[in-house]
Amino acid sequence: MEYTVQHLGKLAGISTRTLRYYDEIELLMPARINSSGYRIYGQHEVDRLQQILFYRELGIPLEQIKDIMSSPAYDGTRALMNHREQLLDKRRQLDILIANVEQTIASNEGRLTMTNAEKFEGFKKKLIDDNEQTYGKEIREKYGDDQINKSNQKLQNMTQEQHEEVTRLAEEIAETLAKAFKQGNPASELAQKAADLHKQWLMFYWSAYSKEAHAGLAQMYVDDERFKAYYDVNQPGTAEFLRDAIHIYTGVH
Amino acid sequence: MEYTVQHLGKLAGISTRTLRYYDEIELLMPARINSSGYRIYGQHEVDRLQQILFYRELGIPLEQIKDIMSSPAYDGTRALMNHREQLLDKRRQLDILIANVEQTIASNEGRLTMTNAEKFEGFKKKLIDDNEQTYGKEIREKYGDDQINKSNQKLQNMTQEQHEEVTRLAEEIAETLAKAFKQGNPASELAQKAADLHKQWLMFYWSAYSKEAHAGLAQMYVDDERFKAYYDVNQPGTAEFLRDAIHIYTGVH
DNA sequence: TTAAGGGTTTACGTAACGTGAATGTCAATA
DNA sequence: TATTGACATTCACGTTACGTAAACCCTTAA
Repeated sequence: MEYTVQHLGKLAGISTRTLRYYDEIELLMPARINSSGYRIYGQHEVDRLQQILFYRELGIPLEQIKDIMSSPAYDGTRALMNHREQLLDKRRQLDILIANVEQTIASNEGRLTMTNAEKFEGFKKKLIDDNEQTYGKEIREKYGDDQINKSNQKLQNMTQEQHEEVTRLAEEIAETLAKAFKQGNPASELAQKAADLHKQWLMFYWSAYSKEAHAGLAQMYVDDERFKAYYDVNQPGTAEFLRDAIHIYTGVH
Repeated sequence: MEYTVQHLGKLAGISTRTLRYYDEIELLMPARINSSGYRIYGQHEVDRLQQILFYRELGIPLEQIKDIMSSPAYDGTRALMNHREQLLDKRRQLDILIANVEQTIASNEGRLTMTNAEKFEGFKKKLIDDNEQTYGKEIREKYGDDQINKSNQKLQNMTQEQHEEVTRLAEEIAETLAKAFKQGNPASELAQKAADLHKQWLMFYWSAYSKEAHAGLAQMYVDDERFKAYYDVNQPGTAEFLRDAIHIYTGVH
């Protein structure tokens, strides 16, 4: 596949100016220039652009992105796992901000009072993050693994194997569910397998299992925005689909 | 309370330069200038700054923020509810990006293949959002209420009263929990009241109640990042505190 | 009185493009 | 064949939201 500026721009959702600018600063150069002087991009450039946009999304300056990606130590997959961590951080920060907004609304309505410090809660966190991003770059490059470990330690009131198992289960659920969803039938064998895996996953958290509670939780997945967003990420409607599958699985409606 | 540039900057996590700039563009002017020419900010300015930062977080240009806030139709609380919606949008978009990163990692490992279009999934959404933000501003100003309604319709497989009740309960839980947390004792009357409210809240989602399931869910609140983030927003440790309170309440450990 | 640590204005620098202007190329059509 | 419209190109200046430095003033503790 070969792309002109316009094609690649459309594909990635950016302007042609941006592509020319990235060429100018030597962040992303076309694979070749054709006889009329047009920029022609290939598969390699498409992949590189994706990575660049990931970094950009994190607010990293283009100059730094260039450094990072041209470093001999650059490891695409590890970098992506780093992205993932940082995106999760961002989401946590967003959650704080959302809570702050909600508190502010409540405070406006006189239902509670906030101190001035509390009013800026979510914003400051971001400051700290940004600082860390600016100054702690090399540190993170080096100790990235440690950080991931630290983050996962939250779950270490489980044993190591339990944690591995529960993570694996969660992945398997997601996979199975996605396949089943494409078939479209919550009563299908695959969908019922997903429901069963979900039960197994639950058993790590619940000391006792009841069909009613399981079915109720499935309904909650649809009603509660936090869950719905999580399950609907890839295909909207997945939360409902999982609920239906579980309702069939448990026989409770 | 009166603040100099430095004080307010520290409070809000922004630079003094930023405050002077906001004064220059007449976005946020000090309450008064003292005899030495210093900028002095008061409570009103603190609140206004908070609102400005909310908007800024959404990527709205300062010039537009000025317009919005100086509009005679400007309603602080309604604006905040709009913020909230947009932050939730942002979080959904983040979730898509995170899913994209995870897919890309999987694709790198050869576990699945992605089309070039899929590689830019999360980014494009943002483009659309940004467009909407730029061009759909007045529309949103006018139809903001509708939008909020639409979002709430997700929950309308409940009846109207049920929905009101469940929302009220969730708020009461948050309030009670916050107070109880400050006292520090999960066995206290207040903490037990929070646990009881939580049970009532659950009953809207579960068709059957069991102490074990309730206690298990409480543990999940600690183990699952999504929940932990939600409950720990105001004070870290709240998720654990709620778990302990529910464990005492149910008598299950 | 002197130094430290605040405050002030003025003014130029920067990042990541947006937005023309002037011009060349290509495919389809009058 | 000539023209038109939608592409492409290279300058080059404009913009936003500040950072940063220079030159200077005010207050307080040593």
